[in-house]
This record gives sequence, structure tokens and C-alpha cells, in this order.
Amino acid sequence: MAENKKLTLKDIARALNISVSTASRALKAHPDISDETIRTVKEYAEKHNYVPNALAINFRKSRTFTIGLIVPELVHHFFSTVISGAIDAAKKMGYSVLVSQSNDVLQDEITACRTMLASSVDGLLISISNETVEGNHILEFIHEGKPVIQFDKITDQLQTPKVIVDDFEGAYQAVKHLIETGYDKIAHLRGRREVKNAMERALGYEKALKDFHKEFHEDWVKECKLINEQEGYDFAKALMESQNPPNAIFCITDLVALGAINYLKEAGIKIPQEVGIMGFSNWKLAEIVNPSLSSVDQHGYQIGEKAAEMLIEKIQNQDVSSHETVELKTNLVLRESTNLSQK
Amino acid sequence: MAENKKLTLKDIARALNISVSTASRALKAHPDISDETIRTVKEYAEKHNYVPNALAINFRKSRTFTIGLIVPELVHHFFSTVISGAIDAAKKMGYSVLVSQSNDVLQDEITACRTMLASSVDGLLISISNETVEGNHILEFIHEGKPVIQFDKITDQLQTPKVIVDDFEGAYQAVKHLIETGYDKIAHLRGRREVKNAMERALGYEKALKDFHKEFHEDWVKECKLINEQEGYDFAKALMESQNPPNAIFCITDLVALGAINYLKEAGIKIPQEVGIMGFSNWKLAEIVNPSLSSVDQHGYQIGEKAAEMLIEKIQNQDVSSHETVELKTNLVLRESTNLSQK
DNA sequence: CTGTTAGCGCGTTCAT
DNA sequence: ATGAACGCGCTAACAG
Repeated sequence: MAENKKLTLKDIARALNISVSTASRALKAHPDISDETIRTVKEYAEKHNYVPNALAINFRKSRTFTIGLIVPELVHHFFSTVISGAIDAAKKMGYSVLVSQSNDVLQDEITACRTMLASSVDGLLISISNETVEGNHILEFIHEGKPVIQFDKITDQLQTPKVIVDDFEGAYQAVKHLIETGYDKIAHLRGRREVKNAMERALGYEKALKDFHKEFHEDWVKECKLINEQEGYDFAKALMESQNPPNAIFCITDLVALGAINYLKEAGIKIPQEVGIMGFSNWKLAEIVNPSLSSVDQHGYQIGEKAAEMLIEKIQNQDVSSHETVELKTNLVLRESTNLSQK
Repeated sequence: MAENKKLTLKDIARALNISVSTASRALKAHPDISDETIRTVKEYAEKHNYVPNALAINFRKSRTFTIGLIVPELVHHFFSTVISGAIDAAKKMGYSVLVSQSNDVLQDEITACRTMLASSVDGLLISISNETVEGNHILEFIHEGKPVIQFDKITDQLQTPKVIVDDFEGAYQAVKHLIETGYDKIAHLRGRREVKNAMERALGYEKALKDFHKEFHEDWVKECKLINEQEGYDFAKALMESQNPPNAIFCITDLVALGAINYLKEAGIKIPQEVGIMGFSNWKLAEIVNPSLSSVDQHGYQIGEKAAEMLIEKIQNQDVSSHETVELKTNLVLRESTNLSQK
């Protein structure tokens, strides 16, 4: 079956009647070694299909060329896109990626961190769970000299480099576009105040209204707790049935927007003529839903790429103390749920 | 900064004035060691937060408690669901998961395999790319005594255990349901003949028609090459504009079904009254699309779980030669795109 | 240019 | 019940 017995340096050395260290150096073309020896050793290694024992190397150098990646949810368009970008970038730099999920449960996140630490990843990429506040489990990496980079869902409590999307600007542009295409009564289905991304989007929304001198009402801002379709539906209903219904709704997320769309369709309210709907995240569903949904694209793939690149750089420079923040720009993807042209 | 200097057995031994081997044995409560020593050592280890060096252990035992997982595409509802299941199951059994994607490109798959082999995973979970035929790169794992399990997209060319969904039965049930709810002219947008899953679904479709004595026409079976929305749209159009249009379409995948739905809506053909649409895979979009799509659920999470469990079992039993196939049942999820009740 | 030696942290004989 | 010694495979400091 398994013709294991992997060839080791020792075998090569014995076969060629040289010392193990010479063999080792020859294989990496060390300048001290004569060209001839190098050739001989390399030929022999090639011929007998020598594969260095990665475990021994890892042990010796105490690093694994593996990075950890923890997200709240794996089955999620945005996060799987980020993962995809991170894996591709890591691969290019010779690293593998250990993936885990926290299910937005702090305890699971802690466990995942421990496991990653135990499997000796060289660094960590993490988007924290909703429950995470202090993050000692994450600091442990830093203590062990392993860089950590936060992305998307971050906390400023932890001094690490961060890769995020400019939520404020994304929201601002989205609302600005709504205004420019003729909507003047714009509501916002926001997320919880404790979540940074949600806060930023809400601030961008407010700023745009202010800059363009549009109405702002507390009543037009509804706080979603679960960020799901049902909430979108319910709040859209509440808004439209209120005294002073808006003519556009800017939603914290596409899923919430979907719920809003469903309500509007059910109520026979025309999209985008009577009410415009703007989502955020540009998930697959934005293309699929009917009418298709205008949304703010977050470039998940690039976030993953950038974060992985930064992390690996830090690893290679043994830099565990810097904490710059990279903010990637979003861009607006216009579809049928909002007016297209200027009014 | 980094107060590294991790505690080693040697440190403990020196501190407690015992030998390294005693310390080692005490920590795992070896029967030879006196209870008192055990207690002392454990206490000391606890107090000073001793963490065994995983790298050293891996090296010594030449295994890593890590499994590899390669899928064609990461940003894909079904595969991310499988990954989720695999990671959760692996975690329960004390394993981590290294994830990679092939993009359905053979060369990428080969690279991914090499990387995984180099990072010394203990076993491999793989859903092969469309381009994969022989799979020597996968056999290498077996040669090294590392079990491999194929799932979903598999090839019988490789003698490994497999975890798949019963595509034949799933398709059969789906078509049977269409028949039982009144459709008698059922078309099928199938996948390529070279792809096993596609073949099974097509066979299930044919068998159901035969068993219930329904019309079968070559013209009603269209082969999708790309399995995308556009093909669904185009083929649905072709079918409906033909001499003998069907009154139901069974689609190889939800995405194709989406295209078909879009065409029918555009053409003003009523779903499900005039034409019923059945998808396959039960992706997120099936719930979201309008009308929502009846589909065959593949239980991706369970596939991932089962595959990971089996793999880890094989690893633990050093079983690299068995090749049983586990076939999980699908189940039909009925929504608005098909008739509900018996006619 | 090449070989010798030592050691990474741990587990495992083999002694005692 | 405990310790000494060895080795996993590889690298690197130190000789020559």
C-alpha cells in the first residue's frame, strides 16, 4: 500500500557519502558548497524524489506557514468572498489558511482561537463576533509574537492593524445618490448602535441628509436587532403606514432591503417610482431579487486579499506592534430598486 | 511586547528538580508516576501556564491534527455549507481544517494538493474540479498513508471513500412530485454527460417518466454547459417556443431554474399554473426568488459533517484502503414554483 | 569547501 | 517510581 519511508537528508548523505549538513546546504545552494556537490546532491534528490519533512522544518523554525482565519459565519456571501480573497492571496505568498467560524458566539470564538494557537498558526485574521468586547483571547496571539489583523467587524479596543470598508463614505454616497435622483424623504433601517459598521453607516446617512438639507426624523430611523428579512418587512410596513411616510429607504443590509421590497410589493407600492430602496453589501441576492436591488459593494474579495497580505507581511517582519487601519472604498451598484437618472 | 519564552518540559523539570521524562509522564498521569509527583507537576504546569509545544509533538508523532479541504469554489452556497459542516465536525473531534479552492481548474487543484501535502495535513476532503480526470495528485496522499475522501463532485476513477447525495433518487422524487401534482409534459435542463451528478439526475428524471408512463422527448432535454442563469433563460425560451412545449421544467440547478423563471415571467407564462419549475440544490436564492422555487435539498452541512467524521476515523484507524460510498438522501422543499396539492 | 557537533521539545526505551 | 539517553529531521555555529 503505502510505500512511505520518505527519503531524508540522512539517506541522501549516506548514499552520496557526504555529511548531512553538506546535503542540507547543497540543496539550498549555499555559497560555501562547490557547484559540483550541489549538482550531485540536487540530482540525487530529484531522482529519488526527496521531499523535505515539513514538520521537522516547522519545528526547527517554529513557524508553520499557516495563518488562521476566523469569521462569524461561513455560510454567508460576504464572508465567503473575504475568505476566498484571503486564501488566494495567502497561496500566492506560500501560506495556507486554517478556517474557523464563531457563529457570533463568544465562547466559540475563544475556542477557535485556542485551537489555532495550538495548531501554531503564524498569525490571525479575524472578524469578531457580536459578543466580543475585550478580546483577551485575541491578545494571546500578540503575546506569543503572532500578528493579528482584524477585518470588517472590528473593535477599537484591540490595538491591531485593521482592514475595513469605509462604511461612512459608502452610506454617504448611497444616500447622496438617492437624493440626487429625486428622493427627498429618506428613511434608514439601521443596525445596533454597539456595532461599529452600523454606526458608521448611520452617521453617513445623517451627514448626507444634513449636507443636502433634507428632512431628518428620528421616526425614520429604525434599529434592526437581527438584521433579517422579517425586520425589513416589519419596519418598512411601519414606515409606510406612518403619518409621514418616506419615499426611499436606505437599508443596513441587502437582506433587510429584501424584506422591505417584499412588503412594498405586497402593499402595491411601486419600486422605484413611489419608493426607492437601497441595500448595503451587494450580495448575490441583490441581482436576483425582483426588482433587482441597488446596493453598496464592499469588495469582500479585496478585503480578504489585503488583510492576508498585510498579515503575512507582518509575520515576515515580526511586526506585532503596529496598528494602522486600511480603509477600502466601497462602490455603488445601481439596479432597478432606485431611480437611475437625475431628476 | 512579546513575553514569549514559552515554558518547556525542561523548565518544569529544572524548577521541580526532577527529570524531563518524569515531568512528561506526570503530565499525562502515567501509572508509573507517584500521585504526589503527578500532583506537584500538574500544579506547577497549571500555575505557570504550561502549553505543550504543538510543533514538537506534531514532529515527533508526524501528524498535525489538521485535515485539508478542497472545493471547486468557495463563494458558493452549497460548498460553503459543506465547509461549515466539515469544520464543525472536525472541531468536535479535535481537528482543524485547511481550506483551499481549485476554481475548477486542474492546475490549481494540483497546486492546492501539493501545498496541503507540504503542510502535512493528516488527510484530505476533496470535491474535484470539472477538469480532473485521473487524479495522481490525489493518489499521492494515499501513497503517503493519508486517507482521502471525495464528496459531491467525485470520480470513480479514484478508489477512495465517497460521500455523495443520492442524485438519482432526488431527481426521481422531484419529477415524481411534478407528475403527481398534475404536470404531464416535463422537460429537463440537464448538465454535461461527463459530470456524474448531472448524469444521475438525468437518469432519475427519465426513470420517473418511464415509471409513470409520461411522454419523453429528446427535444425536452437540453444540456447546459455552463449551468448558469442565461442558459436557463435561453433553454426555457427554446422549449416554450417549440412545437410541443412542456408544462414543467426540472432544472439541474437553482440558478438555471432562476433563468427559466425569469423567461417565463417575461413571457407572461404563469408559474406554477401554466408551467411548473423545479430546481435542485435548494440554495438561498430558492427562497428569495419570486415566485419562490421548489427545489431538492442536498443537505450540504450533513455532507460536510459526515465526510469529516469519516475522514478522521480513517486517519485514526490508519485506514487508507477502504472505499465505501455513503449516499445521503435529499429531500424535496416545496415552494411556489410548483403546484402544491395533488391534482 | 566540508564535516562535526549540538540542539529545537517531546516521547520512549532502557536502566536503576 | 524515577532518570539518563536517544532520536525524530533539520539547521546552524563552529571547526578545520
